[in-house]
Amino acid sequence: MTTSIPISQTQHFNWQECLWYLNRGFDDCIYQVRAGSVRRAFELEGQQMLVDISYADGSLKLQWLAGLQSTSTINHVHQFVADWFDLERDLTSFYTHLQANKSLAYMADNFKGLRFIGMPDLFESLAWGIIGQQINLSFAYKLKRRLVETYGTSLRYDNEQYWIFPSPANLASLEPAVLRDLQFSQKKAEYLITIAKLFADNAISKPILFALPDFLSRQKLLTDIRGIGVWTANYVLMKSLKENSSIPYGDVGIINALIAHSIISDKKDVKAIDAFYSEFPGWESYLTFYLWRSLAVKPGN
DNA sequence: CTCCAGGTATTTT
DNA sequence: AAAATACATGGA
Repeated sequence: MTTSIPISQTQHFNWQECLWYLNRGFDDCIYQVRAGSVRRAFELEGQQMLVDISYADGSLKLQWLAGLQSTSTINHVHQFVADWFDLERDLTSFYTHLQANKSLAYMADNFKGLRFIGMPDLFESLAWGIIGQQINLSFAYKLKRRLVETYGTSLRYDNEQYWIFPSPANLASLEPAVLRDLQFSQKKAEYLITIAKLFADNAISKPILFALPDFLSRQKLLTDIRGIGVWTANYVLMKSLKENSSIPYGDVGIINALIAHSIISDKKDVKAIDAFYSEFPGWESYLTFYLWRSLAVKPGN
């Protein structure tokens, strides 16, 4: 079976750019990029399913390779994919802002049509934020894969294995020692298990965060949790809750990108960073994402 | 061997 | 309030 998700503003949508970002040189175990499509497994209503996502004629095409579909699971996956690839956005204003900055104008051409790649699953997003703190990304992706392949579930299709991120309940009962064995630091092991318990107890969820009145109250709920500082909170708010103006302060990738573009010269110059971001009101998250994109080297770029 | 990684909590000035 | 330090370990 195939279902279809129409894309608004197709003049600012480039599927190959999105796929390239997904496959930019890191090994994310939670999806599989192929020629022209990406495959991802889901577990919904106790049922595993596998979906192949490709692009044609102004729409994303979802081919349901495994698992029975119901109206509710189709709706859930459609919403997930729309969030994942930020399909509702109109980027016209963002590109106008980029073009106004001499150092960044090239991005409006080179990265044209690249949508903000989100992380719709809040638990996965928080776990990934914790894992990624203060270690290089290659190692972070290895830790994620070990976690997923040890405590997640998977399905097999066409001789390939597709992994599903472990549920909070599966991690909530763990002892830190077993994550230490996967080479998590003691602190990260404790943070992750604590957060899994919060999810399992429904003390945190997307609806709970969305019910709060503003960005700062959502940020505070997150940073009150041990192991979540401003960087992780803002990262999650932009990757999972689609906050438009969230800046992961302290992010070494942002700092390196700004230095590489000669926008700042001192990594501690927070004022210069804020002044720079103030040129992009409402687009701070997108700008951050494009700065990260600029750090990845594309052959021929 | 040294320094740095998509930081955070804790301790010390 | 601001600055220094421990945490942990792979990669360059």
